[in-house]
Amino acid sequence: MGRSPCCDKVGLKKGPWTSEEDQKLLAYIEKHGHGSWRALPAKAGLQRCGKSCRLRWTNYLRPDIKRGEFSLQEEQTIIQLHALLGNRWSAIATHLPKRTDNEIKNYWNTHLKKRLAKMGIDPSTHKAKSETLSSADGGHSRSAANLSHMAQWESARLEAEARLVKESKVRAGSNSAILQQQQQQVGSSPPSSSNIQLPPAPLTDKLGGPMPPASLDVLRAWQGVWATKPAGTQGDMVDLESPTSTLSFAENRLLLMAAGAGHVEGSNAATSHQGGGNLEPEGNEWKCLAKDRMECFSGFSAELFGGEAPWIPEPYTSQAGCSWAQFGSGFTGMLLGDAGGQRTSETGVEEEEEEEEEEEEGATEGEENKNYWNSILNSVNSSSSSNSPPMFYN
DNA sequence: AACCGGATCAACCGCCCGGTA
DNA sequence: TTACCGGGCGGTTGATCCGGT
Repeated sequence: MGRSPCCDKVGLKKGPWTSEEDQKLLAYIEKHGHGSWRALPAKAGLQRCGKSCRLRWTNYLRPDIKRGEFSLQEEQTIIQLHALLGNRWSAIATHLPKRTDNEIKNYWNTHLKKRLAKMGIDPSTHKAKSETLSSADGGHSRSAANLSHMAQWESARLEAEARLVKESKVRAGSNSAILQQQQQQVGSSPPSSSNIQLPPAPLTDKLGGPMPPASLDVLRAWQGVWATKPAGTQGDMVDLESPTSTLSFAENRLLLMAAGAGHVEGSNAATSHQGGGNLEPEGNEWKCLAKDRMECFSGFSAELFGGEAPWIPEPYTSQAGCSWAQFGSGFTGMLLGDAGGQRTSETGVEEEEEEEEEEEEGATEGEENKNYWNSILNSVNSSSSSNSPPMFYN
């Protein structure tokens, strides 16, 4: 039977939008909301396909769009989420407020992908390229596998952290009456005072606080995988050498953390939105998380590029207290480290030698990368130690 | 100044999915 | 249950920009 085209293409304009068209579209949506995109062009007096109008609105005209340079935190977030989610740009975009999936996709393809490739990381798998080239190389492939695994673990950890921030902010803003109003607005029609139908799941609410992403709950999905699948049948993510117990630790940690603060009702800390009463000031969870993280993080940056490999996962399940934080921080450094940081060896000596060789070959590029990624680490460092969330929000 | 090639990004295309009659 | 519709998503294209020669 086939699909009918979304609109009659004959006589419709294509290509770049003119400012006049933009104004028409804006004026119409401000006055009437977009309603049916298919019907919109005729009503708005545009010789455009409805789909084209929707894209123009969501990617360019929408008022809650931030344009311009991506911050370091945004870059880091994209890389880490991509490690977990792959090319699910819309899902990634839900964690980068005011950025569109299209913009993130473009930025990945034009900047980050190349940068990772340059660093010796396969951008699609987030594995070191050496593993792809020679899987028989025991040490390297093992380390590359660790990289991949840690990418996933780190991403999951970040998801949990992000959820906590959102929880914290929502609770801080609740003032139950406002919250109630807010909750009523979510999932229902826009307020009558405005006819504008905003696109689904904008990440900021009327209070300016982050809203839970509507289209993705990675943590829940992540936990669901673990909850529903028996051990040993969970595919790649589970077939890990190390962190099976780390997840439990992380989960328990989050739950305990939130429960200890009296914040969580039920078993899923990440999805509890209803707790109203005894609310701590925003960001206390972050102090808790960041504290441990920072304790383990201190001195890490110095080691990161110095040939030590604090991210080797072996001790994570055995070290008490800060193992998860160290694991996460270590991976962050590894993932964001330069090509030299990516190279792995059992001894570390070999790595130093290789590093010296590289210094002879092209030290400047390596130094630039080190500086660049060090700055990222520093920004993570500083943001983690403050009340503000360590990433995702600017 | 002209040309060229790479980089960038807005926009398009086709597929997929959820809702609904 | 099924066919259709509307909208969303990810991949790709092509126009434009920009730096190098």
